[in-house]
Amino acid sequence: MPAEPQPASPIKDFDGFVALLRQRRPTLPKRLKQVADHALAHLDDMAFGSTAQIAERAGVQASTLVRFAQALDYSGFSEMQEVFRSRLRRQVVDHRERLAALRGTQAATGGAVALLEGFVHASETSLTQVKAAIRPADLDAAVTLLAGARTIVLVGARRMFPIVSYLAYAFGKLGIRAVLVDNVAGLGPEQAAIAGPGDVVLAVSYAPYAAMTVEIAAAAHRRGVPVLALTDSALSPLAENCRLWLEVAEADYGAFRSVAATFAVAMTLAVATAEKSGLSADPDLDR
Amino acid sequence: MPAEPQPASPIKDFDGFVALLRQRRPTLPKRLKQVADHALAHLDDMAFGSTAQIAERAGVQASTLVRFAQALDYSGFSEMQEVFRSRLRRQVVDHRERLAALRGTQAATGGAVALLEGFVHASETSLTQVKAAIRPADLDAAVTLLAGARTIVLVGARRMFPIVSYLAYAFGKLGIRAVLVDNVAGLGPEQAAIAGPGDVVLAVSYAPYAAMTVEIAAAAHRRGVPVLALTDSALSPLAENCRLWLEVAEADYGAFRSVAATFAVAMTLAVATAEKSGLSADPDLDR
DNA sequence: CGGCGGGCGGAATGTTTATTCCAATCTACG
DNA sequence: CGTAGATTGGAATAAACATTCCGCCCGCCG
Repeated sequence: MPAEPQPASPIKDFDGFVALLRQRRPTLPKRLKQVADHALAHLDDMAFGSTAQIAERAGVQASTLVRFAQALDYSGFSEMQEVFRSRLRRQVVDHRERLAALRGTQAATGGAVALLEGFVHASETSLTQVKAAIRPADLDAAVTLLAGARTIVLVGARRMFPIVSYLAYAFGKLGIRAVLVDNVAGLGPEQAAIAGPGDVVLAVSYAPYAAMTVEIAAAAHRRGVPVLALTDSALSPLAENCRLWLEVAEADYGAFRSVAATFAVAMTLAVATAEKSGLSADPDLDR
Repeated sequence: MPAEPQPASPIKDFDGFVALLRQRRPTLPKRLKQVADHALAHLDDMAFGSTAQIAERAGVQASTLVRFAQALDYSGFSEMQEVFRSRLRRQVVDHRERLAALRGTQAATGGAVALLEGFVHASETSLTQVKAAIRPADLDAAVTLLAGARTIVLVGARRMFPIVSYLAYAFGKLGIRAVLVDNVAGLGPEQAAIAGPGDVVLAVSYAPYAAMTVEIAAAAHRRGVPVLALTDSALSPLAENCRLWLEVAEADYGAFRSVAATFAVAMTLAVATAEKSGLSADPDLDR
């Protein structure tokens, strides 16, 4: 063979890798076949292990692993391992890579389109994640809580005010009693004070947590009002002062974080609550 | 140090780790808190990254990561990283099980998860469309228009109020003069009347078009104030009364329409305008 | 039967890794 | 305002790492 059979085709996605492996396996020498079989049978070993560990478990030499990767057109073991890792990663990787790529195109296009792609991609990432991360039991518990409320009091400020103002709109359309704490005239705490034990406070806040939201939620929780929180991590001050909380992770692009996943969850809560309450929505209420 | 403060309790499961972190966080020094926040926000970074990579992304020194792990009773970074990795290992198996479990619970739970998937899907569709449908030249023209404005007046009502309230937040953070027409006390038209020829009115409305938004936009247009519209079709009343309009198509699920694409466009406008104006954003303004 | 070449194991290599250490800096309290 | 302790950044270090290299082995064809 005078020239390289494969000049350069380092397959990045896992499915493509499996396909390539199936195709090449027959022509592979004994030890390399052995590695191939081990790889497909121990996927996360391949993702997390080092050459030494994997080699021992597969019953081969560490150098064989490198040869295996190179036989599949990768530059080395590490590059191949990335395929196994990307499979486990929650899409955040290629978010980073794209971000870097975007920086390049930005200059040429004037930047606005590149920014749009960045925000779109951050939103897509967030949506993918929320599907996997939401625990159905928690979601159902949240809906049950809301459906049992006499009045739902909506609290959110700054970045999250859009979410609660949307919820106020949606609940209104769906015929569910909800009041929006909009903090007009600085009366936020007073607006929220109408919440009693038969009501539910729905508080939304992500880092950095708006003081007003945290205080109102904490006060309600202290008074024995059920508080349902939408927040971004277990460390959130909201998570400590509530009856139940839903965790929604949003991806960010540049200095701005997506709100797509939070909106999807908010819409779900609104509609599911309406269904549970047995109220039928105005048929063409949102067109 | 004569005796270990903690004899040995290296927490192995991820949920336990989060709980521990939540408990210890208040007593942690600044940099370690920073690591804690980054860790929870970038879980797979923690699982796959090396100390050098993670440290850079978290804005700390590699040694700080080791100290962080040790502050949480691990022998070092590597031991702690195993927690993040084991979580992903589980997830692989989990994923199949969960999917099967979902199918089962769906009927029983009344379908909250199914609703979520529906809304997520509608959002994803909208995002895909907007990437293809937006014309870069229009987007750039919109940014140029906004960047030249003395003050940006934001108009949107009902379903679109979340968009403009978000824009008010974003522009504020970016140091761009913008006022939100929130129609408090029914003063919407008066609030919008401050807009003069050097300003720009940014109006957002989708069918069925809110009367207030349409009227304010038309009035401004008549007065010679540049109006930039975000709307859903060429037939929109907004499209007739403006200097420039961007078309954004949103998919709907059930009676509710996604807002994901509109949000992505709104964020783009905000950041691109800031960049064009030559103002640098507060580096960690939205975290 | 003998030589040739791909395949392989294992040591050698240079790089990257986690970790430790110490000096500089900051913080809090007197 | 000053000092003791905690906190931090950054260089130093040693272990682990992926990778390369070399020589041996084994099977195939002449």
